[in-house]
Amino acid sequence: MSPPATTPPRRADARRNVAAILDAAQECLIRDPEATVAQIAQAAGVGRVTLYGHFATRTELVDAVFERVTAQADTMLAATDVSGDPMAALARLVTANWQVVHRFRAVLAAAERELPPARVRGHNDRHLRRLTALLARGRAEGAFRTDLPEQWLATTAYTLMHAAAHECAAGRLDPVGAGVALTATLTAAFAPPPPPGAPGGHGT
Amino acid sequence: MSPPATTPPRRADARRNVAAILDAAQECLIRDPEATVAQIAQAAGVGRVTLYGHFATRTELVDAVFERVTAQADTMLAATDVSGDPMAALARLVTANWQVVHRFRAVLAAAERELPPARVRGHNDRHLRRLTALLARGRAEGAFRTDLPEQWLATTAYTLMHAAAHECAAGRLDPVGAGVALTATLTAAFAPPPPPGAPGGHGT
DNA sequence: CCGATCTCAAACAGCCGTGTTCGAGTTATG
DNA sequence: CATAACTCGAACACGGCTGTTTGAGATCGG
Repeated sequence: MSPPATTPPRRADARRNVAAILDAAQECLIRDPEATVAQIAQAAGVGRVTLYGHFATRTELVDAVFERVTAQADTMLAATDVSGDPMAALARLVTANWQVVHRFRAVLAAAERELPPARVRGHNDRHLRRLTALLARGRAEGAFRTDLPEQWLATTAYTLMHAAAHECAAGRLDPVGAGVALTATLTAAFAPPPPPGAPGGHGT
Repeated sequence: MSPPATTPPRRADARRNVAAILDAAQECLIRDPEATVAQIAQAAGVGRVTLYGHFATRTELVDAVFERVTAQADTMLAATDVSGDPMAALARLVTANWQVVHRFRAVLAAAERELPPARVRGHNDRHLRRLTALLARGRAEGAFRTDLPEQWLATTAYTLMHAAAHECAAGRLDPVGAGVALTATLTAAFAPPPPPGAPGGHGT
């Protein structure tokens, strides 16, 4: 039989190595979703064979990292309060969610690339649902616009989070400014459009 | 020596094949940015060797397709009128630009993946500049918000165009609805935020 | 301190993609 | 129609990645 991949290793150093591998894999996949098993092993300070001793397959490793990351993400999001004024709740949720995207974007990209779609959906939908729930409530209360599909609003939010993360990674935006820009943009984009007879300049 | 890759082929059928290859490559790369040379050759109804006779390298082929696509994109965008009321001009530019993204997103992804970054920047910046120019003018005229970096507004616009294209490709949005949603969202997101003492319900 | 557990380098097999060579066959074109 | 231009399938070399085997050695843990 192969060494225990599902059963936790018996010896302390083995368990330590598994942890090191997961750490290294997460870090490597964040830098490059196509990172090689060899690269990950080296980053973990471990032989390639040892890695295969703990994770039979590259896919299995990615899956483990994905599991780990979603757990961390859940922790970061669980604390967010989505009650009260929808617009304020949106700002809170977006701020928290953006941090998650900022950190784990690349890992999710790797997961989406080589894990069965259903696997990713399951974990992802949970986060999405928190947003759509807030969206639905806010629309019912008249705090958010209802002239566009809910689906599109959710897409807008997530897309802009990814964009902010990307800009941040490229050094064109600092994390603080990104948070500000995100909430300002989404607040404006989600507010109900003023009726035709609004005050102010109207053009011709 | 190698067959004429830079010099156009002398014979009619050869020129026809080059065209077929470019067509097939464009189509294949749109479906999958990692499409194989073999797949492209087959789609073009041509032997792999023949393809290599006209394009010494996969990179060279991608470059040619990229060249072609940017030319088409330029044509589609050149006609857009960006004068007049900034908000209306934005709507026009976004609608036109979105069509481009909708069609060629995947090819650009392929190009970004395996062409020297400078190559892509050059052609891309031209389109970007049209938007930023409009942005600058609109901000100066008070039609667009100035409380966020211009860079961020541009990113927002392009990101949402890509998102709309993606939603469209996934069948969750029809092209018409996408255009509407895009302009509605960007119009709201780019408008100057109302000063603190605005009318309407304010909560608590 | 001894044995079970774990590590590891080297080397191998298999797959897949790129790019090249060869030799024979086809087709345009003057 | 004859020749230069072009096409094509098969086969090869090359490199990279995955996953496996082997056998010797290090290390934990009772």
